[in-house]
Amino acid sequence: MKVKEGRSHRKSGRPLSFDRNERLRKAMLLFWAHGYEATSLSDLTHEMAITPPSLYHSYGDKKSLFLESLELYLSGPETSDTIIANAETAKQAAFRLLEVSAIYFTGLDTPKGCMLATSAISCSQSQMDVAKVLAFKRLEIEKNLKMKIADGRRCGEFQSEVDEDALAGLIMSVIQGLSTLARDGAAREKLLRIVKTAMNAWPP
Amino acid sequence: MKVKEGRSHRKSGRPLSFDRNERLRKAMLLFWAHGYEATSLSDLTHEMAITPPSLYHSYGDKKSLFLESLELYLSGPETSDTIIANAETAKQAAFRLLEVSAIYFTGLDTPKGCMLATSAISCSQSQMDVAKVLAFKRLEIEKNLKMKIADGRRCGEFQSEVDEDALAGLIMSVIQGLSTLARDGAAREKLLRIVKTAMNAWPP
DNA sequence: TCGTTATCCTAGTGATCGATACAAAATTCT
DNA sequence: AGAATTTTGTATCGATCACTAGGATAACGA
Repeated sequence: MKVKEGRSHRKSGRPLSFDRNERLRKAMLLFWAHGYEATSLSDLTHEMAITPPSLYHSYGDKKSLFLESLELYLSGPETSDTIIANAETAKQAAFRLLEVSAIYFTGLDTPKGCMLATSAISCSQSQMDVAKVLAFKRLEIEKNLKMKIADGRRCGEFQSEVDEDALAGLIMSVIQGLSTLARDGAAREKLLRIVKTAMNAWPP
Repeated sequence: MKVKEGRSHRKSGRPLSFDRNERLRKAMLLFWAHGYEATSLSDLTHEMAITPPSLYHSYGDKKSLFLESLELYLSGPETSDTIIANAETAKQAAFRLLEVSAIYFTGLDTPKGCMLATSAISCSQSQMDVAKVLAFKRLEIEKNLKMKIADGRRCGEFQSEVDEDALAGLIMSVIQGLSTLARDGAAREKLLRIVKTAMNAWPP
């Protein structure tokens, strides 16, 4: 049985002259730095060192290239899903999410901040569908964290009553906020101190 | 002695056919909803119901119209400066900042979220100067809050040692995060519960 | 070697971007 | 009234936007 690899059937014909994944990463870095709408095709083709027809043939249009870049970003060094799933307690899940965010948002050879938070937080009416995709991804993370907190509550993780909704929302808020602070130039060390301070809000 | 009123010297000539401040507010609402770059001149002239030459004559170019809209936004129902200055304690200042944000970001007849946080968080290289203005305004608020915390520490507001930098950064992070949650559809009541939860991180 | 298939680059498409030249219209000053 | 001043709408500017038609080029299988 043949298995499709990406978009290319690769039965015969002229082979791709570039590494598709490597150039996708370059696109991701541009979208990460400047957002969806502010990154032009001319920016992309210049940075990826391919011509517009090659880009369209290999990745589809600008929107699908962005969405694929987003998947690459979200697969990151660690996904939020695995962080939450592997954590022993809800508190550990929250702490790890914050910690990994603080580190991921202040990488030395990547743009500052969070691509999921910044790349289409405001956009024109015509591109609202892209913004909705990002919003959905954010809400999914929040939902997962909320369920982890509910699990923890059932397992006796908390001494007192807990507002799962507000607690998950707070962690998400801090994550989004860390992204902006990172954009504004805050150092990784500062973000990690903020994370530590934020965890003081966690109920006993 | 004559005093200039805005941009118009009003000595003679044809008078303005529209209310400059009222139309400025319409521009602000557009920038608030869609951000600086994603709001086009055609969007602006259509919503403000004036022609491009009138816009340029009354407000200057797009950038200066945005900056004036931003000032109108920041003057809001209450400025962060007055909130911080009028608070009796640093803790009250932080709580009020969060509370006012939660309410301001979920207005019924305004766009969701924070214009300062969303209108140019990611932009093209050519418009980076506008993004810098917003970053500067955000950092100013953080600086003011940090000084308020330092004042509180000197006045014996805290029982233990306090990381002013991290504490001010945390409050700012939550504010920026609330903006994104509001954009994603969170209700005001939820944001207020998040605020309450966040304040649990405040040191005794 | 030759046909098939796939990718390559050149050179554009129409649409929209922010911004303006120009002169008619509307007001005040003399 | 007539000159001076300011705002008006029409009609457009060059630049850039996302995108693509069309043919040359380079690999494959037979």
